[in-house]
Amino acid sequence: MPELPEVETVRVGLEKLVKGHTIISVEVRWEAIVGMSSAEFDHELAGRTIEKIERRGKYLLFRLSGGMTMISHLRMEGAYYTVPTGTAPAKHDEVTFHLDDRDLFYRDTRKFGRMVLVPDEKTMTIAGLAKIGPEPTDDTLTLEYMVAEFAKTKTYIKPFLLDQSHIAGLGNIYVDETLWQTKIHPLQPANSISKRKLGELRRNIIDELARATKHHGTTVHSFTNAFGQAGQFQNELQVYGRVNQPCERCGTPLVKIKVAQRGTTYCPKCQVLKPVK
DNA sequence: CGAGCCCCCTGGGTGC
DNA sequence: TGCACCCAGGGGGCTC
Repeated sequence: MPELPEVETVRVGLEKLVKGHTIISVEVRWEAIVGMSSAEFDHELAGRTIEKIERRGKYLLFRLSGGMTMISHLRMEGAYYTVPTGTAPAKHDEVTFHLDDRDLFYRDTRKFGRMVLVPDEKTMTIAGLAKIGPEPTDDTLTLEYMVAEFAKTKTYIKPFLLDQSHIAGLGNIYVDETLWQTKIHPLQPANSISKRKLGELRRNIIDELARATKHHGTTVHSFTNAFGQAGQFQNELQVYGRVNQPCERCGTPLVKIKVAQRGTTYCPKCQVLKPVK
C-alpha cells in the first residue's frame, strides 16, 4: 500500500516520464475514481501541459497549465505507468491519459483511488489536505510540535499515527515499524508518552521514511511503482508481515492484533503497555 | 467535537 | 474442484 516513500517514488518516476508533456485527451473507464463523467474529465484536461508533479503526504499534485491541479490519491493499489500511444488498456487500467508522445495509464485493481481537479490556489482546501499534518522531515516535524500535539488526546498511538492530520505520510506498515523501533505498544495512549520517547519516535519516523524512500519504497501485494523499478524495502521490514516470527531484538514471537480495524504486528516483550498516570 | 464504525473494491487464501 | 467466506486497508463520511 503506497505510503509516503512509495508515493514519492511514483512522483519521481512521473517527473521523468511525463513532465513537460501535454494531455491530448483522457478516457475514464470507472468514473467514481474521478467523480465526474469521462467526457467532463476529458473536457477539463485536454490541452493542458503537465508542468510538474509535487507531493504532500500521500497525495500527488499534478500541476497543469492554466492554473489547474489534479490531485491524485493512490489509496491501496493505484499505480501509474506509461505505454506506447494506442496501447490497449488491460483489465484494471481505469484511466488513460493520451499524451503527446505516449499514453499514461492509471491502474487500480480495487478502484479505491481518487482524482480531484481544483484551481491551484484551492489545492489545500480539499478534504484530506485541509487538515494534513507536517511532513516527516527534520525541518517540518519538530519535537515541540509533537509534544504539544500528542498531549491533546488519549487516543491509542497506532490510530493516532495513521491519522494524517497529526503527521503526514505514515500508513500501516511504517507505523508498525517505527513503534517497534521505539519500543512503544500500539495501544499506548498518545498523551502518555514521555518527551524523551517522543524524541526517539520522531527520529525513527524521519529516518525510516527517508531510508524507505531511498530504497524506492516497499513492494507488498500488488503495489509496484510500475516504472520497472520495484521497491526493495520489504526486505528491511522488521515487524510488518512477520507475525509468529522471532523479534529481531529479543527472539520473542511477534504477535498480531486488531487496533482500530487495522492489522497490527508487534513484539509483546519489547513493546510493553506503560501504565497511565 | 472526538471516537468508533461502515463503506468503497477485488483478488488471494482458507475451510469444507 | 468449487463455493462461501474472510481478509487486506486509506480515508471520507456517518452516527452517537
